[in-house]
Amino acid sequence: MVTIKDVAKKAKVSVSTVSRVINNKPDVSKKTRERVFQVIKEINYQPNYIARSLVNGKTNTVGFFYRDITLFGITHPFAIEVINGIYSELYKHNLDLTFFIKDTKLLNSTLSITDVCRRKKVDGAILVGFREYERYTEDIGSTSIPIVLIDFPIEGSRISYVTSDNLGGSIKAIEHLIGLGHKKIGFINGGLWAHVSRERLKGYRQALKKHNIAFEENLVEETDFTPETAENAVEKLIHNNRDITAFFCASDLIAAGAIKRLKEMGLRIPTDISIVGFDDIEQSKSYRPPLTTVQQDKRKIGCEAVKILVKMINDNEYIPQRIKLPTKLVIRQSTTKIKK
Amino acid sequence: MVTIKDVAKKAKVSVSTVSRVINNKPDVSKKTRERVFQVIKEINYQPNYIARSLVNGKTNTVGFFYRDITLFGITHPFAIEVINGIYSELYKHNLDLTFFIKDTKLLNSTLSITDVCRRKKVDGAILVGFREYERYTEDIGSTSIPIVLIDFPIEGSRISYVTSDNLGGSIKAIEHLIGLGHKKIGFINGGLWAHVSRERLKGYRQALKKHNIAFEENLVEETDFTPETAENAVEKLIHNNRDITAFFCASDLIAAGAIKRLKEMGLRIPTDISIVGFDDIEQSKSYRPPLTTVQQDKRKIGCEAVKILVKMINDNEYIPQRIKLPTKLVIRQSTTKIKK
DNA sequence: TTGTATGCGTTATCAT
DNA sequence: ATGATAACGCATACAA
Repeated sequence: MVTIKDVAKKAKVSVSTVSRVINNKPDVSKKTRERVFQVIKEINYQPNYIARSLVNGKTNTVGFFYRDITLFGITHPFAIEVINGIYSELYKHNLDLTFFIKDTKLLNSTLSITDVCRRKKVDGAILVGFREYERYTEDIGSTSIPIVLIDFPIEGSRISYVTSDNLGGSIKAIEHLIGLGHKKIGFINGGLWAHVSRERLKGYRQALKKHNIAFEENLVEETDFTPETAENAVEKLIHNNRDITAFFCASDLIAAGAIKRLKEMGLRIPTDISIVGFDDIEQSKSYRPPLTTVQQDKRKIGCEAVKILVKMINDNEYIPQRIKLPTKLVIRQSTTKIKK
Repeated sequence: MVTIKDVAKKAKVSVSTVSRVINNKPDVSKKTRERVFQVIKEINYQPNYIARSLVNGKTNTVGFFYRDITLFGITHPFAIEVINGIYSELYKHNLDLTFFIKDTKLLNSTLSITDVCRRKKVDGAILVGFREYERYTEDIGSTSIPIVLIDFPIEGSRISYVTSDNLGGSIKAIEHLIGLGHKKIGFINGGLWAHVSRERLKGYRQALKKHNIAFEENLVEETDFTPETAENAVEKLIHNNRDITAFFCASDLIAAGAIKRLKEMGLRIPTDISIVGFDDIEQSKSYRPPLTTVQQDKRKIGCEAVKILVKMINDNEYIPQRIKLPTKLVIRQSTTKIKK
């Protein structure tokens, strides 16, 4: 390995001078600077970032922790978009991204996320897909390494939190449906372990209440966010409530499952049943029919997370943020006025 | 920061003893071992991997380099699947993954990929989306850090190469079409800068030749793999060759663009025009009509890349591999017998 | 402007 | 079985 010593020797200067040159310090004569650069090029020296990190305590690396429920890796369009947002922003700050995927196989690991952060010495971390109460995150509140949580809230002096306005988004969805004359609105939610699910449920209830529609327990089903579980949920809801005219689905993937099963049951969308999704993933445009859905700015979630994280990294006193990004109802063809 | 010294002090042993304990070395008495572990737990010590890496020269990290053409990040389904394959395998070997995305904005950077690898001291690297001849990769042949290339071949004593059998896949696609009676088969290729495109073109030509169909220059168009450019390509081909009855598309995304435009032009698929894609991305099942396509095992590409990389990392003498994974024709509803 | 010396946290070598 | 010490490659405080 070619080190700074080799450069120093060949350029006939001290190691510290070389260090000054590669770090663009001012106090070095033009002549030696050029000579050093010349040697660097000649022997193709590349500074060892590991050694550098050990000295200055920074790795210029951000850890990305993903809670993989599916065991298939990062497949959910939401997560992929968020990651791309994260990356595009990280890029501007010249930070690297290291992936740490936690899944159930790892449950025997005794390491919490903060443990991993401390070991690997990442400058900060972004978490996606975790829950408030689980071993990975149980000690997270006291982290000294800055962390940004996406879509689930934990308090801490070094923890920020970015999410969408899930409550408001749900209200928009339900009011859209109510505006079209729907009163019996089924709700196919994600798992209640997810904070977003609880928020969306809250929105569903609030909207109904505002319009004087009674909340009915048996109009709501939980899923694990996959199309597969959604299929069963929608069938169950239909069976128990023959007069349902619309469904609000807590994600587009859930909507995909619901649509599939409804079609199999001979129901037409939106003629017989209106459907609203959540997320506005790329594919939902191409659903048959194209999906009316609540749009989240997934990329922006990633960008904002990084922006905040960078501020936290650079300023120990930076006050943690709790950010709710606005959502927007995108009306396509899966919803229509109720049949008389 | 709590270091090994703190543990040593509190446990009243030397630093070396602590080191032995945390590395599970045998030569330490059960008693002290337990005492040390006790202290470690008490003060929540986590070993500093950076320091460790500096000593033993290994980071347990693999670099992932992605050539982003779109500037939208990693959005291509092919790449996403490959990454998930990479990850699932890396996981077994307890290696971390660090992302380095190169795009055109970075073209002013003077750093090649091997430079970055040497700086960051990754144990190995996997490259996706690059070309044989560009500055990022121009010095790659002489890398001492093991590298696995996906989908483009460069020789080197520390370079392996994983790809699909693109040539064979194309032949299967074309022969399927020929078997259905098609003779005028348009080919919407990706960019010829990509090795896979050249292979697929080769397959197209070979298959035609084998069946005594003359190759026609103006039946072939290049795209940049996006649906958008594919739309124009397909229109141009149709305009110049009214008698085309089928298209072979070098990717499913290209097929998506082609289908879209053909429909807009009033052509029915497969009644008027048959379409074969390449890749078999998840969505192609849901195309209208579901796409007949050449399936690549994208996840396996990622897995194999890692397996080989790990071997290269652990054995300096390991002979680089050139692997071609088999492809498979998946027949769905976008192809049919030619109209009389 | 340049060089010397020290330390970052760890592992490994050599003693004891 | 345990401890002292050097070394990894670099940045930096201090000296010159």
